[in-house]
Amino acid sequence: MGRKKSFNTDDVLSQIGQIFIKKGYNGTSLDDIVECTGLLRGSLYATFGSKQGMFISALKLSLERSNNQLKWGLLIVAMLEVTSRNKKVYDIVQAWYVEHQNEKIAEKIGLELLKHSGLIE
Amino acid sequence: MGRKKSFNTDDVLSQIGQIFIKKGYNGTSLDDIVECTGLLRGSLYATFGSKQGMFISALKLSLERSNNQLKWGLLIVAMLEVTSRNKKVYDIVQAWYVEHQNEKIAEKIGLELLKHSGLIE
DNA sequence: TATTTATTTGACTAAACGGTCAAGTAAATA
DNA sequence: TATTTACTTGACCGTTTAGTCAAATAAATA
Repeated sequence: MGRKKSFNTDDVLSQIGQIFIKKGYNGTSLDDIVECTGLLRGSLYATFGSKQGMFISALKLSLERSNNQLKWGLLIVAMLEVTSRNKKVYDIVQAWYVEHQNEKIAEKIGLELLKHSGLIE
Repeated sequence: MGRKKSFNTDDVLSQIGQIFIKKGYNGTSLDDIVECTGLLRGSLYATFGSKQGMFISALKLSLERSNNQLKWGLLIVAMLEVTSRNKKVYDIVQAWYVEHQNEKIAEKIGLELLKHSGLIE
């Protein structure tokens, strides 16, 4: 009952993830998110609660889906800007790290950051 | 001739570098820099010109000095938040990268980001 | 069809943002 | 000592920030 959502949450989270990767967590404004999703602030806050909620939802989805493009981008943004200030994000990233510790994870992270910076590829 | 600076520029840049590492580039406000250096906005702007100027000066000094603690922290902040929006910073980081390409630099960067995030050490 | 319930809309807010500048102060020169 | 020059001070500015909310709208139920 009640009105139906006019958007697909997963598609929106993909757009939100992309803008967080492009501009960083603190570098992304609500206006940026409004612009890239086409939704208005009220809908975004009704769905995700806060900017941190938007980041957490995008990060979780990218890890569940193993969407590599979003996953690596959001992980390095989280590690640099969010992890140290948000326990929930720290726990998510830590759980992921524990699960992937055995692989050459440090080198992979470094390569992703080099890509992100535009220094390689 | 004229009044002398009341502070040591290199010491101040070390303090500025530390706050940029702790809070990230976009996460660091001018008030943060005022607080951590003990200087006022006017002195900071008279010396460094802009927030970007403060970051560039701190980054350059850390690379010249090979101050590892600052160097790695500022490099990863630069790569994630600044490089893609500031040509000057991109060029500085690129010059550093070209010079260190032969070492296992990706792994080193990854380890530094893992440290920064609090996941290791 | 009337009622209920959930979503959408966008104007609004208080706080924080990067940056400016005229006035005040101190050091060096003449 | 008087003058010049550079640095310091902090109030101030317009803009942007994350977040709110009452009214409007649409879908489902009764």
